[in-house]
Amino acid sequence: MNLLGLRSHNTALVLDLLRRAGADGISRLELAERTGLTPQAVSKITARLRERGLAAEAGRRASTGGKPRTVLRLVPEAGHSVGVHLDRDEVRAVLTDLNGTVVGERLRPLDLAARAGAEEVVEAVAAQAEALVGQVLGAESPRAAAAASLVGVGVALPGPLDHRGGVLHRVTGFPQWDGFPLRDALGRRLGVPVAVDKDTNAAALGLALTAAEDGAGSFAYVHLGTGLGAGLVIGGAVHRGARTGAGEFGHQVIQLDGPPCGCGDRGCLEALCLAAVARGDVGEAARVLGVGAANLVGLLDIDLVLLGGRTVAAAPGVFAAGVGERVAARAVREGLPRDAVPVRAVPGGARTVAEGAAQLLLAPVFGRGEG
Amino acid sequence: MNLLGLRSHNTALVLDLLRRAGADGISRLELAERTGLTPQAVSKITARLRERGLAAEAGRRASTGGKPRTVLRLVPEAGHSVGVHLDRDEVRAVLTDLNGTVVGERLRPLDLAARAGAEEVVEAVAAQAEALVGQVLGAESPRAAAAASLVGVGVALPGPLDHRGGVLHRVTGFPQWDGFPLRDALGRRLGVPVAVDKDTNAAALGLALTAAEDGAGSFAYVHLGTGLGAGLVIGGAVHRGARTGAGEFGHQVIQLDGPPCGCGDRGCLEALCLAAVARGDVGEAARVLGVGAANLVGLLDIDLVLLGGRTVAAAPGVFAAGVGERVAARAVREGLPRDAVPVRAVPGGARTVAEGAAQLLLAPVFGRGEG
DNA sequence: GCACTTTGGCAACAGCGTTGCGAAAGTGGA
DNA sequence: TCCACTTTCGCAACGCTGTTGCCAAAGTGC
Repeated sequence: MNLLGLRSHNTALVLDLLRRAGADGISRLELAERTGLTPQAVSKITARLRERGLAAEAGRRASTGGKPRTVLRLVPEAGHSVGVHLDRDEVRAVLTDLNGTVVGERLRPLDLAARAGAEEVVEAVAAQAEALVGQVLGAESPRAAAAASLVGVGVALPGPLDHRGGVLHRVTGFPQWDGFPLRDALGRRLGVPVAVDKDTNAAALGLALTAAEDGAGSFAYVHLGTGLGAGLVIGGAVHRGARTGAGEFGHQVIQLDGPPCGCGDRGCLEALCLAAVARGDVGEAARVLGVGAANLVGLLDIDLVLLGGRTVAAAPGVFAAGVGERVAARAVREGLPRDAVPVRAVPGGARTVAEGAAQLLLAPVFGRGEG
Repeated sequence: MNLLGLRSHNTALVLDLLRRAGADGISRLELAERTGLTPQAVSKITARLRERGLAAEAGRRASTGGKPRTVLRLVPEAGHSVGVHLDRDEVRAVLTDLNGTVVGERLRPLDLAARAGAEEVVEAVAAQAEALVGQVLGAESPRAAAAASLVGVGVALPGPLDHRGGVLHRVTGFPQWDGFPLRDALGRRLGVPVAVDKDTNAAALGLALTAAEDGAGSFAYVHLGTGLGAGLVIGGAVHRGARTGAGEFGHQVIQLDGPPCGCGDRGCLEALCLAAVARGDVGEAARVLGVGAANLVGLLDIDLVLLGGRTVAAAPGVFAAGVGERVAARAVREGLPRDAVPVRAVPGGARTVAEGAAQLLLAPVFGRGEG
């Protein structure tokens, strides 16, 4: 780490506090206390941010006996990011500002299974992003928009894939994509930075920066839709593991020598859970999911469990209660209060993953993730 | 982060590379390449380290056409650390140098269950540490030794406890310790920095800095003795979770509605595994353990699984093979080579935890952990 | 109106890593 | 044996970081 690194580290620290303060804003002195820097250093940093248009003064606090504190606020329109959710039957693209607030959206059906070439998908995603940028930002190309305020494009899709290299592996159902360098191909086509990640990781990242804000540095996002997966956030950053394979929650074995699963193993959580759903026994599905969630909570000692996905959205109360019961029981056995690890269904909905994908590019700006 | 923080960060980076180079040493230019700093910055940093006695020049490399590179080496004797393993029936204390090499050891039986007061245990540990320091370093008290080279004292014991605050909770079998501030009490008594952690975490930390050195940034240490637990190392640092509860591996449920466990739940890994051991069916114990390990590998996408503890030490081959089989099968299902995640039994033995406890104080010096 | 408190910018400063340059210490060919 | 060349590595000057000392600005309360 050199001086440039130190500078961008501290700048990101300040930006993150500004972002979390939201519309309320935050004063310079409070920034100094929270970052551990001196007020003078904060003044210098915020002066640079104001010059770049990323921050602005926004009113004053009430005086406490002296000069009142000036409130600083993040200028959300100073930066934008595109998030693309590549789902099995549709492509959803959103444009967000620096706060992660969606300011534009496009949805088009796309039967990925019917399409052979990865290049065609690249083209479809690129066209989607270009249209969105043109429509909302009024720029003709992402390249032109980048000069203004576009930070980049994030793409989320079902795994497995390599986040670091931006290369797809044997994406379930699309063996022809194995080894395709999506990040570089799309980056060349659009001329802006591109990041690629698993759908569950993107969703977890999005939630880490919004829903799970308060106090929860570590949580798990459990996604139950046509499949079962999880995104893990540890210490504010997404944990992806050595091969972006972390969060393989669906094939956790919770019944020794249980019923066979499509993966080749037996007693997998996904198989048990989906079978219960198919039977219409949502309560049992929630109970089974709760066992897996309790295992996860115990292993990682996380603060919060968030549930999402189409199947959960169909009966959020049942799942939150069923899973919550198992997690609470575990907490009690450990000598903790019942509500030590809350379990909640995510209200969001179909847009959760796309919003998180946009955050793939925004997170590094605020010092979250590998940026 | 301020300039002082930057300085100690880079110093720790250099120290860590020196430590990992071991007796071979490492040249200034190589340090510059590995840290990303300029050669000149490395020269300044190493000059300070040499002045403090932490590093020394040790010979030269062969010339490649110009002035040969000067090899630098960590001076292990420049610092020492005491590691204490508070086991159910004995207290083991070791004194290590900066490399983590054991240079002194003391073992005394101590029936913790028979002793009522936590203060008595503090006194026993303190006496043990003082004797060890006097014996090896020739100092009359840790306070005097600290002035010379003693970094501090690390204590490892079965959980649950709070690592951050150094406070014990309901340590299994010793309810009278609940809420006892071991770190502060021992710190006052000895006059040197003290760290407290779970035995499995300490062992994992020790292995992270020695055995698992090469390439493995993330691994799990699974400990099977009278109980079953795990220590998780993620990105080179021990993952403890919000309440130092991470690594609760023994009560992962892997058999839905299985046999009851002492914890109050059913189908826990520990219950199944210990029952198999009690029956003499080591193969089955290894298979069951393998299911849990494979779950863990899938969830966190780690690089390596290490097995330890008395029960494993009794049949290391059987356990390594049995667990390895399940982990390899999972790797193959994921499309990875069979040996993508190696499983090994730790050769160490009874001293593993005590050595790791000593590293609790050394790790921050090398930028590992919260230091 | 005045004393006091608190905020926050200007200027000088110490200390970080970086750059420019030269001495030291080798190799290899004449 | 000498000399050109390569490579290492420290000294000095430098740019930039966050810090400190100081003071103007902007409030409150008597």
